[in-house]
This record gives sequence, C-alpha cells and structure tokens, in this order.
Amino acid sequence: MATAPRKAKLQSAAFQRTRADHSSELAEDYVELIADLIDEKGEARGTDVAVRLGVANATVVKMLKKLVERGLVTQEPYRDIMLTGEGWALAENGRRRHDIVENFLLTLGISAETARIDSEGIEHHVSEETLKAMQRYCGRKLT
Amino acid sequence: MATAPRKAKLQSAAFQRTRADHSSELAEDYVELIADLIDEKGEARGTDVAVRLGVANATVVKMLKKLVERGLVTQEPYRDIMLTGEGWALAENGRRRHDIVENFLLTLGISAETARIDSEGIEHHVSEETLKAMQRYCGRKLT
DNA sequence: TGAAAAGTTTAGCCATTGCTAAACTTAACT
DNA sequence: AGTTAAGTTTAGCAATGGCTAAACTTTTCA
Repeated sequence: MATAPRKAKLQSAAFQRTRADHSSELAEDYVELIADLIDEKGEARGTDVAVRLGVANATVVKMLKKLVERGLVTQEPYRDIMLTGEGWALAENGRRRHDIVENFLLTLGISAETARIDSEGIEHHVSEETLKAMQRYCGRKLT
Repeated sequence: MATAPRKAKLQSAAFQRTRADHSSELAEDYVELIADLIDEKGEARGTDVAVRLGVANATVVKMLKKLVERGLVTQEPYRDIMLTGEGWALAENGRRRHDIVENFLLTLGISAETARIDSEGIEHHVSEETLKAMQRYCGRKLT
C-alpha cells in the first residue's frame, strides 16, 4: 500500500516555521481586513471585523490589543480602528501576495471560487522566490 | 499609497476554513511523519517524532493521545507507534498532495530547497481542483 | 544480575485564540 | 433631555499545543 520507502520530508525547521507562521498569519488577516474596511467604508469598526471574520466581538477586542502591542494598529476606547504605518505596510504586502497567488491560480485555469479560497489559505506560505515565479508565469507584474 | 478601493476579499467562510484547517494540518503532519519513520526504520518511536518535529517529548505524547482518539494511531504504553488503516490513508493522501505540490513548484523553476519548504506550508491548503491543475501542468500523473 | 542509560509518561504550568454574559459608552430618536 | 438601540469592553471560561521537571519502564552492558 505504501509507496516505496522514502526519506522523511519533514524536517524540524520546516515544521517550526509553519507553526510560527500561524500567529503572524492571523495578524495579517486582521490587518488586511481592517485596511479593506477603511478603503471601502472610510473606517473600520470592531463589529464589522467580527462579522467579516465570523468571530465574536470580544475576540476582536482581544486580538486588537495584541495588534496594538505589535505596533500594527492604534485605537482609543470606543473609537474606530486605525493602522500604523507598519500596519499599512503589512496589509499592502498581504494584498500583494494574495493578488499574485489568486491571479496565478486563475491563470492556471482554476475556477474563481476555488482560486479565492485556495489563495486565502496559500498566501501566507509562499516565499518570495515562488511569488516571483508565479508572476513570471502570469506574464505580468502585478505590483 | 493604498491601491484602488477594493472589496474585502476575506469572507467569514474562508477565514474559518483556514482556522479549522490548522488542527487537521497538525494531525496530518504527525501521521505523515510516523508513516515515513515506519517506512524508513521499520518503527516509529516517540523520541524520533519529537526530534524530527523539533518538539518536546511530552508534547508528542499528548498529541498521540489526540490522534488515538481520532482513530488515526494505536499505541500501547512504552511501545512504538502504529497507524490504523485510517491513519495510513491520511498519510498517503498527505504524501500525495505534498508530492504533487513539490513537483509542481520544481517544474515552475523553484529551487529544491524552497520547493521543499513552500510545499510543506502549502500542501494543506490546496483543493483537489488545484491539485488536478498542478498535475496537468506537470504533464504527468503522480498517483 | 543489577546499575546506568535511554526512552516514555505524568503532572502542572503557560500562551493563544476562541466563546458567552454582563457592564459600560456612544449614537439615535422621539 | 431622556430612553433606547447599537456598539464596545471586561470578566471569566474552554480547548489547543507548547514547555519543564520528575517519575516510571525498558534496554543495555559490565
């Protein structure tokens, strides 16, 4: 049943990188969404974030505190959410990666819906080298 | 600085799927590694798993309990780790996905090292549709 | 065989990311 | 202005996946 014996592909470094990524992934998802809300509506409010993420209000509040600590977000009590310069930079970078991956999948012939979903999962795990190759494949620079 | 206003790409369903994936990802990484160890050395022992994953022994023990509960692994105290049929199936499927993704990246022209790392991060987030497209692109069936 | 080494398990701790329910602020509407 | 509705925050709980240290088995080898 098993294929021919193979070397274990998983090495501690790769595994740990993947684990560590998860926390920054989350931060990036929040920050990107906040950026989108600001661009869309002119402001980002806790409730909107909660609804878009499918998460409770209280969870957003807690997460925002972490993001403030990390210097990505600023906020005064009961006021709307703002991004720091660093926050914007992170959001822009996330959008860039996302767009490259999604476009690449579409170019590969993936359906729009699947491309959207897969790129969401994938965008945080692609190296710059791979992003470059994807852009090359699409035959255009997206950024 | 921001690109033109855009619709928020992130929808609650996609976000939640990504979150939910993380727990099965972990399970799959453990199970795949156990399968590799069995194929390589004829048996899988806790310490090897811990070393390969860069994680403490106790963490492996705890995780194995979860995997037993999920019906992927069987184990008697102080004995080595075995996979159930379901465990093997999961491992095989993980290997399949991994191989497709890694091969695809190599075909794209990515360096071996980067392909290995990126495919590790990506493999859990690609739909069957995308896997099929990747296989098509490589011009061969890998499984 | 019996002591030391190697490996495994248990116990108890911590951080993260969720949740609900209750308290508090701000905004909105008579 | 005062009441209600909407939005935000706090408090306290739960599950996950880590950790160390100490206890316990098994294996190895003098």
